[in-house]
Amino acid sequence: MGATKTTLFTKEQNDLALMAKAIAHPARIAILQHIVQTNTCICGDLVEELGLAQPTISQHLKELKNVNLIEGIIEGNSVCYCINKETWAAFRKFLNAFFVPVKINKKCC
Amino acid sequence: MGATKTTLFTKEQNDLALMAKAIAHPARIAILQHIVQTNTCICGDLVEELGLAQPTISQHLKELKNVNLIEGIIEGNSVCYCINKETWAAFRKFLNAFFVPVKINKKCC
DNA sequence: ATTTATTATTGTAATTTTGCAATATCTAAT
DNA sequence: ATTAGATATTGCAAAATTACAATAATAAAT
Repeated sequence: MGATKTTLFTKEQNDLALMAKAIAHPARIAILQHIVQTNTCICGDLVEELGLAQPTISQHLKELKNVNLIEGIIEGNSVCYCINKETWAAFRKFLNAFFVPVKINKKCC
Repeated sequence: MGATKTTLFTKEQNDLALMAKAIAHPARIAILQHIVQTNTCICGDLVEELGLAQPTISQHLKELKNVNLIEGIIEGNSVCYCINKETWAAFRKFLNAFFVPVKINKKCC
């Protein structure tokens, strides 16, 4: 007990849950917004922007990398992150498909 | 340590993270899909549909109720759940707005 | 009033997540 | 080679999440 029983669900359901989990933290939302806004990528100014410690930011970046939402490129002695447009678009697509407008529904049963 | 530092972020960022967290579990994805598909609501057949114990389902339903994604109406000695269309549409809107297509971006920096 | 059926709550254990200090790694510059 | 600047990794503590057995609560039927 304590671990999600992924075997009970379809790949689609597990994947969607993982997508949601990737952005289920305000720091990761803020990081993504920052990268999107500053068209040109960033690096360590995230540590100053958000008020979190460097290892914490690094960990959140890692999680975003793990789901391929961002990519990091070494630039001198710092690292430059950018959005992976394909994954970004895929997230949009799948989440949008999930929240397809509900039709018939006259207040239950 | 262990608790999200919500005070560092804007209301929008925290709200978006909460929306994502609400669907960041395959069981809750499955529950929502089931309610949407069976236009007429459900009740305890979720326990059979998914392979989770009744208290576990009840707990997931509670979380979905907490963010107003679903509503429950007492029907005899069972409970009938349905989608809250307003919240559903709001989730769609905000997530869609977040994942707005990324423009300029020629592979980093 | 009792029984039956269904859902909610409580309590608990395992796991995961969050956050950071300390440290390691890596690159550029001296 | 050493140093300086920046990011990643490790290890740990606190908190949150997931899952369920046991139990309570609630409503219908007998």
